[in-house]
Amino acid sequence: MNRSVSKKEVVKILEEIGTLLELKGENPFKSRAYYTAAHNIESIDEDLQSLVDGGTLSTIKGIGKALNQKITELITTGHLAYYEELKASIPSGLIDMLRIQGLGPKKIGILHEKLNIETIGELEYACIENRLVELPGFGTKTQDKILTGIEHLKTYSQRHLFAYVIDEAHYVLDRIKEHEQVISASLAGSIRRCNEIIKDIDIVVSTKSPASVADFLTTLPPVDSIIGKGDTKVSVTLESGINVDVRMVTAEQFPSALHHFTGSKEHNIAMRARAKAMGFKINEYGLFDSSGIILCNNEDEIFSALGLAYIPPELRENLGEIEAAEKNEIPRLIKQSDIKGLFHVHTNASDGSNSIESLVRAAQEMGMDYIGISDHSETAFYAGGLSFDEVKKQHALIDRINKSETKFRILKGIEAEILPDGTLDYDYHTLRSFDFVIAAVHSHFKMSEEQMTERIMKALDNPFTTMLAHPTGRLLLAREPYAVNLSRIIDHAAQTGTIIELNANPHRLDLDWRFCNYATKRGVKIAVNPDAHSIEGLRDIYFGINIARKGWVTPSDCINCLNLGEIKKLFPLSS
DNA sequence: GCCGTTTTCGGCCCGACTGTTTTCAGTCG
Repeated sequence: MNRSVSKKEVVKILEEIGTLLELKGENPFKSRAYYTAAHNIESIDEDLQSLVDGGTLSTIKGIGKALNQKITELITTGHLAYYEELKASIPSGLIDMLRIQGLGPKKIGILHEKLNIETIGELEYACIENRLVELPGFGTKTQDKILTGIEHLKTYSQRHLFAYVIDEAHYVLDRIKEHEQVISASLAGSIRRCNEIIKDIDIVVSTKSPASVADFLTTLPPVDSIIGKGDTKVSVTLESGINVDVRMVTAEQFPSALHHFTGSKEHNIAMRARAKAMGFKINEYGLFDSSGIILCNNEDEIFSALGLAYIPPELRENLGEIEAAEKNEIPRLIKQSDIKGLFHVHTNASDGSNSIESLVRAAQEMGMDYIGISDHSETAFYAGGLSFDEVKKQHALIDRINKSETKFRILKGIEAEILPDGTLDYDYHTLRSFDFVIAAVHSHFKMSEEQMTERIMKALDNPFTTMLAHPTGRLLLAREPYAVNLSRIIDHAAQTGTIIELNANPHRLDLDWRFCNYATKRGVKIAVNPDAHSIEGLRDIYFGINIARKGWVTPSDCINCLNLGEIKKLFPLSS
């Protein structure tokens, strides 16, 4: 019985094979080959099935004979014997142990071999019984560190939403900048790249006195404990449970260190390979040729020395940015000041907490030219969805306010439910009374991928549907996306001319940035929508813009960058 | 396991920190 295997599943299985090989103590380059292949597959647009059918799988970089055969087996049969055998040969608890800080595959291997430990629980017990200290390569400190690591794992999930970390990151950064021995300092790592999920806060500092900066940092008020402290690196845990890694370098090293610690890892590997091919060497201390260091005053000059245009941090994922920079084709990414209006705003008529009037004032203060109000529709009874009469009432109110505004405009919208059969939950006459309709899935999440995809595609076929809300329904760190074939949805949206929302709520950030480029390349327009339920929520647009930038979105891809006149053409206004 | 404008074999990014050792292996980013 064959089962269709998605690209995402293939990527996950290849990554897991890489991890399992590490635990087995295999050649590390072999496991890396699996990671590389997974990453490269993730970044291609093509459908794996068609590559298998066409026999062109090996055109993907990093896929040779063996991986070609394995992926083909996985795609055609739905199973991979090699993976099943590998998985069966290693207790799953060993994989969990990799999450313990300071514990890697080698030590886990020893623990399994010598003490027969197979789960984190057994490991914790063995630590308490003091049984680790005698193992080769282990000692009291390692045992303590593992115990602390287990404790830490229990307390904190180790993953944080960008939105929950960014303010604290800036707080720590600002305190560091105030230190008199600090020349310059910047955020780095995934937080500088604006990833939606952050593991820790990376900061790079240039100073003539690393020791005094290190001492200062470890005594900062939000610091709870010190993980490590050396000449160039300090790691601490804040009271909130977030780890902060601070790297200290000289002023000359700062640009290279900033680039290096901003990553991503994949971007750095590709940059090093490029440098090497051009006869340079690049590391966190600088750019070097055979005669020594080449001084660079900033990241711009590093890229320039390697024949590249500047690459914004958000794009540094080795997903084509280096190739684009080589051809001077890095797009002019969208930014906060390009945004002229906001859609997807809830009022106190449904589940929002503010009135239309106060939301309008807040939007005006943000410099917006228009706001698209969209409360929940009738079927969303849990959220106070609007009946037809309530819709009429709201529209009368909007007309009244619009009359008194000369330069600002409220658009009449609705977040309409996509029912399980793909229809929207208002009749023709109600739907036609809106300027725009955001179609959304809020129920029956457990459908099969095929059914959910058909359901959403049918909603896109509805002539009144102007936008598709949060395409996967995911809640970051809380709820998995529902099963849906996003490529098909995007392809279909390209045909129907439907706008796709990039929901800017920091818990959603859905459309995922990894699909933005796929959508815009097909001409699908993106709406960065705050999905605000309060005045405060309007500012979530900031998180959406970050993610849009990661997804290579330019002002011309995004309808929020249209001025009021252009919006009137896009949505012929009902009044 | 992949790859090739020095290579079809021998590389594969590389440096800091820690804790174990007594010169280095494991882990991390």
